[in-house]
Amino acid sequence: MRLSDMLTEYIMDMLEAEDNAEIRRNELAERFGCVPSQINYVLTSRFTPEQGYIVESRRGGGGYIRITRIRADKSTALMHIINSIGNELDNITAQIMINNLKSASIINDEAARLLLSAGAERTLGAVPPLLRDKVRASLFKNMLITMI
Amino acid sequence: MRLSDMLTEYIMDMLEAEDNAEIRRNELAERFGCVPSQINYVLTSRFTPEQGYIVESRRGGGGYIRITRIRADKSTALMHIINSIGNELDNITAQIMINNLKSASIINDEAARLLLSAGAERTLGAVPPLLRDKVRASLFKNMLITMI
DNA sequence: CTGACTTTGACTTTTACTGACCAAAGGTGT
DNA sequence: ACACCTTTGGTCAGTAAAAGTCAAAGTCAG
Repeated sequence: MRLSDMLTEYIMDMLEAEDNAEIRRNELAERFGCVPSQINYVLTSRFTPEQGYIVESRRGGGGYIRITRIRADKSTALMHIINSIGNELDNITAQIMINNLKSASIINDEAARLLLSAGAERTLGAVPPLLRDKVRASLFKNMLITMI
Repeated sequence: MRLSDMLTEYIMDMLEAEDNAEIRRNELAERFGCVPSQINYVLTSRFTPEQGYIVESRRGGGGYIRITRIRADKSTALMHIINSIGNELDNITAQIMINNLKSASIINDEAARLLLSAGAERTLGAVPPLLRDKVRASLFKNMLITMI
C-alpha cells in the first residue's frame, strides 16, 4: 500500500472520532518513517477544500497542523432540524438543538448565541405564555432557514 | 501547551474581569518560570494595537505594565443601537437598522439574515399584532447584546 | 514509453524562547 | 541640587523548533 494512502487513512481515522484532527508534522513523519514534506503532499493532494477539508497550521516551536472536515451536508442537517420542529418548541429543547448544531460545527458560535437569545424566556417575556412555544418554533424555523 | 499561550491566557483572563490588566514583568516571569523578556515577546506578538490592545509601561521602582483592551467600535456601535431601541420596534425601522449595521460591516451577512428573519412579520405571525413591536424590540435588544 | 502521481531532501520562513546588555524611574546620602 | 545606586522594564541578536516550498528523482498504469 502506498505511503500516501496510509497517511490519508491515518488522518481519516482521526477525523472519524472528531471532525477536527491535530497533528505534528515531524512526529507523524517519524512514525511513518518518511520525510516530513510527505505530510504536506498528502495534505495538499487529499485534504483540499474541494474535498471538504480545511487545513490550518502554525510554524515555530509548538507548531501544529489542524485538519478540519467541513460538513458539506450543512443544508441537509439544517433541513432535518427544521423539519423536526413542529408547531411548538419549548426552550429546553431549543437549547439542546442549538448546542448540538454548534458542537457538530454546523453553525458557528455567533449564530448559536443569536438563536439562543432569540428563544430565551426573557426575550419572549412579552408574549403570552401560552403562545411562547409557538412563537419560538416559528422563530427557529425562520432563522435556521436563512442559514441553509 | 506553549508558554506563550499560557501567558496569553493568563492575561486574557485578567482582561475578562476588567478591560484593564496591570502586571509586574519580573513577578509574572518568575511565576511562570521564564525569563522576563518572554513577557515582552508575548505582549508584542499577541497584544498589539491591531489585535485591539494598548500596552503601557513604566520602569523603575513601582514599575508596571498595563494592558488595555480597546473595545472596537463594534461594541460602541451596537450599544448605541441597543440603547436607541425603546420599548417597541416596528419592522421597517428594524430593517433599516440591520442594513445600516451590515453596510458599516459591524455585523456580517449571516447575522443580518438571522436578525431580519427573527423580526419579520411572518415569523411573528403567532404574536398578537398589538404585541409584535414589543416582542420585536425585545428580540433585537437581546440578540444584538450577544454580539457585543 | 509517457505522463501523472509519489517520494525525497535541500533550503526557506515563521514562531518561540533565552540571555546579555541597555534605559528609565525612583530612592538616598552628601 | 547632585551623584550614585537600586529597581524596574526594553531591546536585540542568537538559537532552536516547528512547518512550507520546490524541484529532482522514482514509480506505475495505460
